[in-house]
Parts: sequence; structure tokens; C-alpha cells
Amino acid sequence: MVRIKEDFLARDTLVVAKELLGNIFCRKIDDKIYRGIIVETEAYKQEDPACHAYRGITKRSASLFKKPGTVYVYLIYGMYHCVNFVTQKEGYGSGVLIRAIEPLNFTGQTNGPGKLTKALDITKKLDGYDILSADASLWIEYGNSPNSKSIAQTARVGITQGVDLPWRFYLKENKWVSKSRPTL
DNA sequence: GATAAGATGTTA
DNA sequence: AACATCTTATCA
Repeated sequence: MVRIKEDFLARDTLVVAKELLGNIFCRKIDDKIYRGIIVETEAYKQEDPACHAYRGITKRSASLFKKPGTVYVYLIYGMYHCVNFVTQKEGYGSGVLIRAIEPLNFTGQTNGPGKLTKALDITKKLDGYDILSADASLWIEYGNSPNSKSIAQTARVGITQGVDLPWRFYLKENKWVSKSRPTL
């Protein structure tokens, strides 16, 4: 039950995205703690056209520029929330999108970015939240480090820019990884 | 103030 | 493959 600290997140976003795999996503709701293994992530950096921080700081993306450990939650397509953890350093807009987790002590649909936020009641109320604070209701604990051979690296899902960047990481043969999208 | 596009999920 | 559905960004 050791929580990750700022030094884990204050590194290159690609490294953080890869190393978050296998760690435990924790969410406390009404004194119950829900835990799940992070099985799929994507990296987003400021100089990447697909990143919300690409065109500078805006009202929506402001949290991406805060210190490592800040939560960035936004609404997509008017109906689904997506959750990110901010990385690197304050003032630089970057983060890791959590796309899927494997539930450990609860049941729920968590094999997609919109589904896992719905299952764990993650909404814009948590945007700008600090997961490193002592009384956090959302945080990450160290889990089992996956064998490097079990990690797959591919292009990201659901974007129209920066498609050539292989910045998506997931655990091979894990049934909780999100399904590929139909052609747009 | 209007408009277009979007880091998705469900259904058929 | 189509659609549900609405915030945000980007103009004017």
C-alpha cells in the first residue's frame, strides 16, 4: 500500500505512461476503496498536435499545466469523461490518459476511458485535484511491475492528429484493454 | 453569438 | 457503420 509520489510523475511523459502499467488505480467513494490494475495508457505532450495543451493554456486544459500529480478530467463528445494524470513539470502541459483498468475488488465496466470514469464516479469535479495530498479520494499505489515483454506499444486511439506517434501502452493479452474503434 | 469538431460507447 | 449529444475552442 505504498502510494506513488511526485518524483514518479515528474519524468518524461512516455516513461510515466509505460511505467504506470501494472500499478494500482485507487478511488475512495463513501469510505469504500475501489482498486484496479492500470492496463492501458496513452501519453500526451505539449508539442503533440493531439494534446489539449498543444495550443497553449485554455480554460479546459489549464490543469494539464499544473504540477505532477494533478488530475485532468474533461468531457468528450458531450457524454463521457476522461481522466489523466499530469506529468513532468509545472508550466509544461503534459499528462497520461488512463484508458483501461482491471478491477481487483469490485465489478464494473472499466475497459475504456469513458467507461472507467463512469464506473468510479470520476467527473469534472475532480479536475485540478491533487492525488498526492494526504486526504485524497483518488491516488495510485505501486503494484507488480509487468515484464517488459508483456507491454505493447502502438498508435493512440480516437485521434485525428499525431496518429503516427506510438504513444499508447497496454498489457498484452489482458482482457480489460479497450476494444479498437470502428473506422471513422 | 454562431459554428465545427472532438483522447467515446452503444447499437445494429 | 451510424448515432447519441454537448462542451470547448475558434472565429466574428
